[in-house]
Amino acid sequence: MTEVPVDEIVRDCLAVRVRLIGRAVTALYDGALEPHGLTVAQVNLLAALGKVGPCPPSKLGEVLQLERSTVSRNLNLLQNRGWIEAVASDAKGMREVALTRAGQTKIRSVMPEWRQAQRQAAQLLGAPGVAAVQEVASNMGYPPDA
Amino acid sequence: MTEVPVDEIVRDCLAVRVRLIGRAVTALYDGALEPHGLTVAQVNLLAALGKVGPCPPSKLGEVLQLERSTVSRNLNLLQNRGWIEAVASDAKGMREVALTRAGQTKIRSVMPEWRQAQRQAAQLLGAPGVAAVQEVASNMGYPPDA
DNA sequence: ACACAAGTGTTGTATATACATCAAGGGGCG
DNA sequence: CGCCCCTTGATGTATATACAACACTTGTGT
Repeated sequence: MTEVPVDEIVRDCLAVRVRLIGRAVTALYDGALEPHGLTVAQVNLLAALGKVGPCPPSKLGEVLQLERSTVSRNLNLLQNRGWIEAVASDAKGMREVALTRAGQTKIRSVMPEWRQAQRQAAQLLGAPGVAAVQEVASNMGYPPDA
Repeated sequence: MTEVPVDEIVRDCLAVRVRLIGRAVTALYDGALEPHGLTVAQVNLLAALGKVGPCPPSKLGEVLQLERSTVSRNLNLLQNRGWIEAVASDAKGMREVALTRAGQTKIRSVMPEWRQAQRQAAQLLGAPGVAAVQEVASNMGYPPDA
């Protein structure tokens, strides 16, 4: 085999590795959160909303660096399940969203499983990996103020 | 605000950070590869296939740690575009796949853009980040022999 | 040979995500 | 006031991904 370009990609590609690690970490959290009927993407959207307080969807996209359309669809899921509500809207949709009482309670209820997944993820990444992840994310502006 | 559980998640969550970094890195490669009509997921599937040689789809799932169904659908895309072919199949589908001539040529053609994205990703991650990514992936068994 | 278990590919369904497009709103300017 | 542009939310389309269910293959044991 040993076709040169293919070897270079397999040997060095950062994307395949970052994506592999992302899938594994996501699976850790999603597995732990599964009894709650929430995914880690959903928990983080709820947490961002809880942190910044009632705001337009665009603000959440800014904070999490997600596309408008992604935020729109993920918010719909959470709204359908009653974890968030539109506190202002018009013909074109939600203008401002907020956690519901149920949503706040829900986040509190998932914390034990979230912490368990967080510990497993830290173990998977190792201390240098955890430090690097925090550092790179911080350089990318997450969290917003850090 | 400062609802305690929400603060803990925003402050510490490894998942939101790993996923954020994954989206950014993926966007770097996908943007660079876009003129070729390939995504980084597709390039890495082609590269894995080129590396291991003709093999059943399950082998690719093992190497890339992807679910069977994910491999199945991604292979279909590549087959429709002529980059891979089924060299053995039965009533239930592809039993063995291989790069086509066109697929081999294609991979060679994307290398300049792949290298450009690789440099940008290395810059985004920083030297410690790159080292951590390589180390963690290696501990997870990627690449298969390393 | 036969029956059953294990493995594998596909397909249905669901979420996460992005880009392009459309429609509605809001501001500024003549 | 009326018009244009920019922002923004939604929706169509596409890829990436996983889990569950189904179907076929294969291997194993008796």
